[in-house]
Amino acid sequence: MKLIEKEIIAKLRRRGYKLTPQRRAVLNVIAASNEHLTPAAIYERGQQEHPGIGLVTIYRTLEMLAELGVICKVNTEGSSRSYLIRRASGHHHHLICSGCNTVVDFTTCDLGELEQRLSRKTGFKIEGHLLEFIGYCQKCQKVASA
Amino acid sequence: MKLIEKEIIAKLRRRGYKLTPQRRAVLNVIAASNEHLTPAAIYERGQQEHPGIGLVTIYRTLEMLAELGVICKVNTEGSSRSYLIRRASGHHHHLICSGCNTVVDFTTCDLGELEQRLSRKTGFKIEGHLLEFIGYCQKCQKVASA
DNA sequence: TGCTAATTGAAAAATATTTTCATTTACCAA
DNA sequence: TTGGTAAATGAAAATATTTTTCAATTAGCA
Repeated sequence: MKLIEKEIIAKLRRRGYKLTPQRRAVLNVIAASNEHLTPAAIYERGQQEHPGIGLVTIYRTLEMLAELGVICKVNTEGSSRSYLIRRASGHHHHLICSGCNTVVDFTTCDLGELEQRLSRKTGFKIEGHLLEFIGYCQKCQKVASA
Repeated sequence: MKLIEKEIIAKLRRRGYKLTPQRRAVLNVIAASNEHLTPAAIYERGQQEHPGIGLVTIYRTLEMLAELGVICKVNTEGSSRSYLIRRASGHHHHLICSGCNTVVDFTTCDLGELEQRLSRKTGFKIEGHLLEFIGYCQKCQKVASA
């Protein structure tokens, strides 16, 4: 098992949550993916990890993991929300293609100064941010011009 | 009628859309608000502008206005999507309070350089962005510490 | 090993959104 | 100004997503 999963499991225990095979399955699915996953997608992949797992359990586990800060709830375009493992806490940076909905992550950003300025001005205690650039990926640019 | 609305109406016409009183009502409601509005909220306010307007029409009109780029679809926390008039095209900047869901807009940002760098690196043609800071507003900080 | 509270899955309920279709209406052409 | 016509509307039904309820099961401690 990877270190990240060990840490997460310790976190669950500390909060008094039980470690069920269903929760393990959800965790595995999420940790194995770099993309946003909808509850339905997690349900589907979860069947491989733990056949018979219920969609309700997926919803409940996702809510719990989000509350623990282990995963991040992303309000995406499309008919349902998505969830994503939280790798660097509090930051989410995506490039989203309007054509095919591809999501590309990037890591560099330099919002510290802006964050401080806003915090001073508004009194907000800022804990994280989401930065999304919207556009068209190379493939979709070609399709559009064809 | 304000200039902004005139422009929007001209845009509709150019695309061959008819200008119905229902569409006018939705437009008025959205243009009059600085906040994100859910379809349900727009429906409610729309009743004052055009009694009897159907929720279906709200959904259809919102979809059309978003397609025209007149309004912006925002995938918010909460059970339904929200819509917002698009004032400065392609930019959206919010401060969102995790406690009470207050949304504060801000205008300054300096992402041009990052945008160019990403565009070069990934081949994306970037058309807009969404920057959200998540935190706690002053009021909710007080409540939490009380 | 047995107890107990937490967790699960199925079904039902609640919400949100989309589709279908008959009726109405905006707007162009005459 | 007045039809004609395609687009738009509203009601109802269908679909999709999320939450709630509840009886049965189970993880983890004593």
